[in-house]
Amino acid sequence: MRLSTKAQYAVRAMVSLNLLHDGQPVNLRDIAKREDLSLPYLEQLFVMLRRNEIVKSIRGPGGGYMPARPAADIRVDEIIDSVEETLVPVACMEKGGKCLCSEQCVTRSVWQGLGERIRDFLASITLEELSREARKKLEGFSGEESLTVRKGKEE
Amino acid sequence: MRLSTKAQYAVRAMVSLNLLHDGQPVNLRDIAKREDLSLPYLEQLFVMLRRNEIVKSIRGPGGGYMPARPAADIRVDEIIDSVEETLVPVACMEKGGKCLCSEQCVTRSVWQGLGERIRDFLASITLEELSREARKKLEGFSGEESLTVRKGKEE
DNA sequence: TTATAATTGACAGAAATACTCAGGTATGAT
DNA sequence: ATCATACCTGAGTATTTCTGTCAATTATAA
Repeated sequence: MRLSTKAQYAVRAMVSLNLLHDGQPVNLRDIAKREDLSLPYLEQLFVMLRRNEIVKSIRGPGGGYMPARPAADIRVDEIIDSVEETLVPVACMEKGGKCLCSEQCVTRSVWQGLGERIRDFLASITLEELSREARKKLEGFSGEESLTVRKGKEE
Repeated sequence: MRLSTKAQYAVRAMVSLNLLHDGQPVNLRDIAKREDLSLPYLEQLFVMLRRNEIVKSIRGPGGGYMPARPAADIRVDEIIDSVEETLVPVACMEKGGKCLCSEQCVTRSVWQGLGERIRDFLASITLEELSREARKKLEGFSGEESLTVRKGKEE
C-alpha cells in the first residue's frame, strides 16, 4: 500500500514550484536542485502535470513553469492523479476494470470505502496549505507540532 | 496506491474460512476451491496468518484451520498486516526508516495523515461484519445497497 | 540565428509481486 | 507401526511495475 515515489516527488515539486513562483515562470533546474532530483525525471513529471492542467508552461529563454491556478484551488489528489494512474486500491474496481461484482465479491465494499477515504483525505489538502506550512518551517520556526494534520473535512 | 492481491486474497480467504467454520477445522482445499486459488499459495498465506495469531491450525487427518478468535475480534487491518508488510504509504516513514524529517520535508504530515486514515478505516471493519454481509448476499438477498460502507468509527 | 528551455518517446536496470515446486514434519486412524 | 492427511518451509522464477536515463525535437526570446 505504497504511494509511488513519483507521486511523492510530484507533490514536493509542486510545493517547491509554488514557493519559488513570484509571478515569473520557474526554471525546472531550480526545482531539481532544491528537491535533488534529476532534471529529465522532473521534466517527465511536469509534462504530466501540464497535461492535467496543474501547471502551465512558457517556452524559450526565461521560460519555465507556473501553477495553472491559484494554489488554493490545487488539491493534492489532483497532483497525484496527474502522475500516478490510480488511487483506487484494487485493480478490478478501476474504471474499465471487469469487476463482475457477483455475490461472492463481499470484500468490494471494503475496498470501495477505503478508496473513498483516501480520495477524500487527499482532496482536503490544497497546495496553498502545504506551501504555508513550508514557509513556516523555512522561517526557522521549527515548530514541533507545526501541522496538526487535518483528520477530515470536518469532525 | 494498490493493495497487493495477496492482501485481498487474505481477506477473502478469511471470510471463506469464517463462513465454512462450524466448530470443525476447515480444510484449505475447500477454501482454495471456493476462492479459486492454488493450494500452495493459500498455504503460504495461512502460515503468515497463523504466525500472527489470526488463525490456529490443527494438524493431521481431519485437521485444518480455524479463526484464532471470535470473528468480531478480528479486524481487517490485522489480516492485511499479517500478509503484507505495510499500510504506511511512504517508505521513509516506516519504522526503521531513516526519515530525517528536516525542515524541507513538508509533505510528511500529509503521508502521516493518509496512513492514519487508511489504518483507522481498515481497523473499523471486523471479520464478523464481512461474514454477516456475505451471508446476506448468499441468501439471494441480492441487495443493491446491501452494505453502506461505514464512513468512520462514528460520525 | 542562436541559445535556452520545454517536450517527447524509447529504453533499460532494479525491485517488487505473484506465484510454483519440491520437499519436510506432525498427527490421527487403521 | 505405518500410512494418509494436511500443515509447514524455503527456494526459485516469471512477470510486471517502478524508477530513472538518454537522445532528439520543437518553440521562443534575445
